[in-house]
Amino acid sequence: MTSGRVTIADVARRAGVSTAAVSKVVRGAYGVSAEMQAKVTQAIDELGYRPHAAARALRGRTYTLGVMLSDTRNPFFPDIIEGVTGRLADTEYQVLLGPGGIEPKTQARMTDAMIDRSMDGLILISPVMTDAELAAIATATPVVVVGRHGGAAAYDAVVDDDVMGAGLVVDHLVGLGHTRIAHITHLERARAQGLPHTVRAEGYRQAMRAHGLADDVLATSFTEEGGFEGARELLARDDRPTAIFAGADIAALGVLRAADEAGLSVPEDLSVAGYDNIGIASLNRISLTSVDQDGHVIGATAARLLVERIEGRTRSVTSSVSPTLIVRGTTGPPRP
Amino acid sequence: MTSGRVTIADVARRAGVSTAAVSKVVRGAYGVSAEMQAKVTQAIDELGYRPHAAARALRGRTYTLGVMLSDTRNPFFPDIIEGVTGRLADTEYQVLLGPGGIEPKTQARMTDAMIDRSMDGLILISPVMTDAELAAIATATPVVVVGRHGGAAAYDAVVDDDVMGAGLVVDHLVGLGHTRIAHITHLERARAQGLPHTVRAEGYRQAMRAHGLADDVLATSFTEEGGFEGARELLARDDRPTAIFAGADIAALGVLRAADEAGLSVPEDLSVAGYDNIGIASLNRISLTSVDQDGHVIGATAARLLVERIEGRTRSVTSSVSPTLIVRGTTGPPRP
DNA sequence: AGTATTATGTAGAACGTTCTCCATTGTTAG
DNA sequence: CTAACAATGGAGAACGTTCTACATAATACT
Repeated sequence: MTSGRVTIADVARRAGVSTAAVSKVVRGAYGVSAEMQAKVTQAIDELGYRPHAAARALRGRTYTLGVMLSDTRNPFFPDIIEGVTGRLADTEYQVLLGPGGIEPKTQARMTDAMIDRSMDGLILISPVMTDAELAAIATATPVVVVGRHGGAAAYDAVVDDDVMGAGLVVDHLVGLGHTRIAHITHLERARAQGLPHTVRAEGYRQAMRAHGLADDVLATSFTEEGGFEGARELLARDDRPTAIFAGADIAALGVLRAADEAGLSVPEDLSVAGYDNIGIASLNRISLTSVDQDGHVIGATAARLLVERIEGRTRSVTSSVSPTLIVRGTTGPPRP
Repeated sequence: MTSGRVTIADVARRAGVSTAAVSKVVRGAYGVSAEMQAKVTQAIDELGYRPHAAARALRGRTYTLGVMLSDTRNPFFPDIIEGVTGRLADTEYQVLLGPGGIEPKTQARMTDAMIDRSMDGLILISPVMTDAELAAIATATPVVVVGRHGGAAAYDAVVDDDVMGAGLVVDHLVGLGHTRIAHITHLERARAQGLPHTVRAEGYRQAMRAHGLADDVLATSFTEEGGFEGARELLARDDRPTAIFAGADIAALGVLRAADEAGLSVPEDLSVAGYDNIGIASLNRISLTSVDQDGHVIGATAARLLVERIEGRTRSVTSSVSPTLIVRGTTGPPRP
């Protein structure tokens, strides 16, 4: 009474049954008569009982799924999260997000913390860690990795088909008549493999080769500033590219600024394309051609796979989501 | 061994002491010799022991703080979250975010879930619920409310001084020579009181009155579409305003689109100002004059207040953060 | 009618911590 | 030299669930 918390024992007393019986009803377990069901449900309603997650955790499930966010600022996380929560809305599961930061160390600390809080499963979004670390986490709890290609032995994965996405952009630009198409990518981090930027760059190279064109990749970073610096360097060249494909929209915004400052009009003097189709890409003042990943589908798929795994699937699954190209105002035919 | 989890008993066995002693060392409690300290610490390191949060929760603290997000899509949450996590980085506390959604019902479900998971305290960001509901939550666990003015009996509050912020905008516009300044606000929700948009609108009215000007408030919603619709209506009038102050940047973006579509140049034909200073406001193609809230400070303050309360403060505190005006390219003198 | 089977309810032992007593030392005061 | 006290370590009872075993009651099968 002092603690204020209603426990299963209170319910049992009220209904005149054992705590074990109440537990059965709460869990919807086998071996409960209709009468028992009614009595207990009534007592639960009257007292406003809610199971104590920590106590549950000590025995079995905690009905909590964790989503580790590698960068809270990434503008297309909200879609993924909405996809995850939407999919789980009718279930008993609750979703909690863990801000993991950009550093491998803080991400590791966060995943540890989530495991320590005995979450039933984890969705890791673009985690920056070695395959060994990932595998270690996957032995401790069910895991679905989002946005990382390759090695999915112990865990499931949901990836955007970044090779295809990059190909869509290149095909589109070539179709418009461009031949000098540069790509801005993110500086490789030593520890992580199969991250989207690598795969996008590779997809770009493949597509250029397929069209018999020379590739031109510049590595800066996926920030506004990174896009700006990269574009400035590219635009200073003698035979400057007529189109720049940035591996992320945020970098494409920097490219647009560089074009504006150089007095180049878009898309007449320079076509620009991005990747991710973040919300602002559709603003009329930006109107950025971009590759859309459908975060909803990605999030919903990740949630589905995770629940499947929690409920017993052992075979590992990788789901690839096809992106689409959204053509807007920043791409057009090159000046003749 | 089968579960893989290292428990306090394993550590105790390894160090040749009791579990109670290990617990003392882990918690840094009183009554531990230097020798004991060393033995146990070594055993912990060797075994890689980490305390099990759920088990802790059953007795005392869980060292978890929850942040309920009312809208994941709100672009200035990342700053607040960074402020919170930054402040807590050197402590034992972990931060988990709960996507509460926009609906009062889902928000209530999320806060309940956080309480059930026995978090040590909660930060609620712009919660949409009645004062009674808030008070109920505050009796169950320490609470800090962010972005809601008024009634802070049982909990602490961190607010942006929205009256001041609105005043800054009006003063700036009047200083440029504007007299017909309209304000776009969010449609009032019945259940919640003291939400920022209400206070901003009130601050706008006060400031206009102080300058001897007639106010002109239009209520749509804080979305791009809401800003667009509102501006279209305002711009269709005979004596259309020369400046529009939107209560949120996201709505200001819609205002810009309406201006573009109406063939009005900004700021010559129409000045536009927003509120929140979201990241894209600084993009050269947007360059939106806006009020900056310094989410870092807000988040850090909220974290500090929450920890203080958890550690014993009972007197309730409200902290008001002063905003600053960031003047950019969307505001200028009206055409004579 | 007697036995096998199924359905329903309960006891009680975990789960991994924390924390309040106690018990044992060693130290200081008188 | 004894009494009082501080310092240290340990026993064991919580905390609120789940779940295995078991007891009982009801039903089905010879």
